[in-house]
Amino acid sequence: MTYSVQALSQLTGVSPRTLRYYDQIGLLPAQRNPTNGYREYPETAVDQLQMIRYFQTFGFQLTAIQDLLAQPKAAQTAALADQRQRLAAERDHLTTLLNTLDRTLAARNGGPQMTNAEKFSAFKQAQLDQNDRQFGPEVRQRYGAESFAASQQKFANLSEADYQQMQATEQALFQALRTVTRSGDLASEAAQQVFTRHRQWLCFTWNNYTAEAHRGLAQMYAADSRFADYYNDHVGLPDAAQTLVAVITRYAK
Amino acid sequence: MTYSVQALSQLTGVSPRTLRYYDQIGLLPAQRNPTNGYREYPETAVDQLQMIRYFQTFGFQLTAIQDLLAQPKAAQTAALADQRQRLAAERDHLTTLLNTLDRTLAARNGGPQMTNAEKFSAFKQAQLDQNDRQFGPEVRQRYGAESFAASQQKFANLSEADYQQMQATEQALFQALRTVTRSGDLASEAAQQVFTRHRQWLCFTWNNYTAEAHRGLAQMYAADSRFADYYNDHVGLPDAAQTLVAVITRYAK
DNA sequence: CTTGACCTTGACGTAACGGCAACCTCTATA
DNA sequence: TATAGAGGTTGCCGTTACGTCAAGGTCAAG
Repeated sequence: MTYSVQALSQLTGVSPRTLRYYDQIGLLPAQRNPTNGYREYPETAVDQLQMIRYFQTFGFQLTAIQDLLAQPKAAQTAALADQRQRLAAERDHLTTLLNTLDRTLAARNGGPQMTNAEKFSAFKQAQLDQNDRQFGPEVRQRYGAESFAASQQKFANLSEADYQQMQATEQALFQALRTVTRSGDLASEAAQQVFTRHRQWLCFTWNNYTAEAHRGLAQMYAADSRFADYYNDHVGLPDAAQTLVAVITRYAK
Repeated sequence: MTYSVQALSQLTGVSPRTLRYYDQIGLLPAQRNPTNGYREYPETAVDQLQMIRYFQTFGFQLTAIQDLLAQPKAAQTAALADQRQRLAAERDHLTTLLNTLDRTLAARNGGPQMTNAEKFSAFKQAQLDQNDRQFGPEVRQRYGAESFAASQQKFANLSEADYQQMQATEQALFQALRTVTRSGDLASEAAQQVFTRHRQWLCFTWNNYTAEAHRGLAQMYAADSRFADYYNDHVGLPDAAQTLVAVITRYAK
């Protein structure tokens, strides 16, 4: 007994178009009826289809499945274990995405009455979220890929309490920076405060702080106007960012 | 000041090809230098690109992003909340996938010395994994989509202990079925045992058992030779499946 | 003989670009 | 001033795993 395309389709739930496609790419070749050229599938095709769809549920590509089916079971098991890693990584990625999304939504749902805090939080959120694409390549090149990944990871794992503390630290930074920007005294105690708070703030997401990296970050601050806008806005003074860069450059040694 | 394609590319890490594509589809249109036709981006393009990539990290399609950018913030927030649902569903799907993969791997790594148990477990696993594609449409049609989804869900959430119990129940079923198949006595106590064990086994994954559904399943057993092979193999008698169908048909009322 | 169901191949469309080719423009240098 | 090299342009093909026609051949039934 052989199955026609439609018969096999109805038996397995796989569309005729898909069966023709699998035939075409050699994944599930069909025999041909010599008189009319119709495709004919032996009963074994049902099980082969099962295997194909089975591997497909785990996210294998069809070319990979084609190879897998020809391999011994040990190799198949190894490939499954391999795929497990990828799926787990994907899930972890989704989890961190959900975390940042939740924070973003929380900030947005703070509502329009707390526009300042909202802007603040959402912007910082956006900065950090886009940190990778924005400065990822540069930071990776300068300080190594692992440290950057670790930083992102550390941020993703911040608890709500940590996050609140991080915000409080930044507020203290703004306060001190306001004083220094007004006075212009880089040797003052307030200037030391600025440096200390900024380092403290960084260490919420950096896990191996170095003065060199801190100076490098200041360079990046100086080079990108959006950082300047951010600090000038939140401190409320037009030279705040410039002052911050000067302070970091002076104390990070 | 305007940016050339490459300047914007280096500033944002987005490839020139991608920028041209975004221009082409109208997502991030560029102005043109009238003398040479070169693309020119105003500084605001940087922030627009940031927003685009920001939404992209959350899995929005470019067409959706194009719509979103034109909408007020409340609508954007709603869309983000909506996307959260989808991402969460995707993660949950990955989690159940990982669970089944782990079980499959555990069975496969049981090694070749326990070939029988391995075959047993892996096959049942495969049956259940492919349950959806194989009988999903039919079962959904007969018993409703929700009950089928719930069944799949229930299986995915089985603990390791439940799973062991489920296996033990099936072994007991095989034992009783062996007796009944040999004697052929559908009125015997062993036959009652077969029915009870099979119902019990089903209830590991069904959460609203009905006799009608049970009889329907028996019909499906009778119609598909792979079920017959499965039971005949594991009971070790050529008429085991047939006997099982007869028992179910008799007692499920 | 016709009708309708089934089969065939072939071609186009999908999302978001990557990569290449052919050709044009600008700038710096020998 | 000729030229090399960097950077710009458009356009086309390829990617995945099929869905969706379209044009035409085959088969069983009335």
